[in-house]
Amino acid sequence: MANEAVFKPDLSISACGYRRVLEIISSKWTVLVLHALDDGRMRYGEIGKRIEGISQKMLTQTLRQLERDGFVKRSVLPSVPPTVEYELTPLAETLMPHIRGFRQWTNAHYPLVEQARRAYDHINAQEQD
Amino acid sequence: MANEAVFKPDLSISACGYRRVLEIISSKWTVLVLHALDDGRMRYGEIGKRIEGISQKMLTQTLRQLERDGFVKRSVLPSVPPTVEYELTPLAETLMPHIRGFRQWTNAHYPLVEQARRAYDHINAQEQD
DNA sequence: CGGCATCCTCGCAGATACTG
DNA sequence: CAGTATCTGCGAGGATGCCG
Repeated sequence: MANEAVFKPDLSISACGYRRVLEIISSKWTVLVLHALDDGRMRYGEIGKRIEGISQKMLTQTLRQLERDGFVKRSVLPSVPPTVEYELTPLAETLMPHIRGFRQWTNAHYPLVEQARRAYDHINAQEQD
Repeated sequence: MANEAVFKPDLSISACGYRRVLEIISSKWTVLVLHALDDGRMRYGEIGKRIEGISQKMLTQTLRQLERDGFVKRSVLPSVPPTVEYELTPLAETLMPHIRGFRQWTNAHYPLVEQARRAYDHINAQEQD
């Protein structure tokens, strides 16, 4: 073990917290749920309808994780049948500008990504011969 | 207008390109590789050293994907032993401000996330009784 | 309605070994 | 040095069924 001393693995990259936060947004559904809730407090079912293809399990799981990490507040209204509403916390609001910015970047630049991909695949296909 | 209906999975969320881009950054290693290359053009091994815990396989795979999507440029210098250098493309440079901003957010707010998590776990543990 | 429990599977990712 | 190739596991995530 220990061949570490000489080469620093760049602490700023391997840094603890950052990796953890990356894991949070890496969950594939988290960012989509955040976007949904960005439109305001809403019910469980409403979130599900807004995110095409998400299963109940993943929606619940994602919401739990977001709640645990302090991004989402869950409110149960004592009614029958039960009404459960979710909303972003102030902490999440501080993150949302970055999330929104990311989506704006996508809208502006995604065509270039597709283009690059086609070019890459094209070249790669030729090498196949 | 076409106030369409039953299926309204919120086009802005289910929208095509955005999901694809989310998948890109969801790969867990991609963002870390982008950060590494943000320090400038560097060799394969250098990137690996900067990202603690990444395997050769995943590093190669991540770099290939980034190259395919137009975020990274790969240059092979005709030397023995082979020298391969990677660098961010102009397209990636337009994305980096968002990536950096995200890391800054983490530095500023991660303690709150940890705090929320502890609070959540604490309450949850009590309910266990 | 808004979950949780269970089962199952498919593919990501790690470990290891080999190569130009 | 900068990769490929192969095997394997394990866990994310889908499907289904039940409950307050």
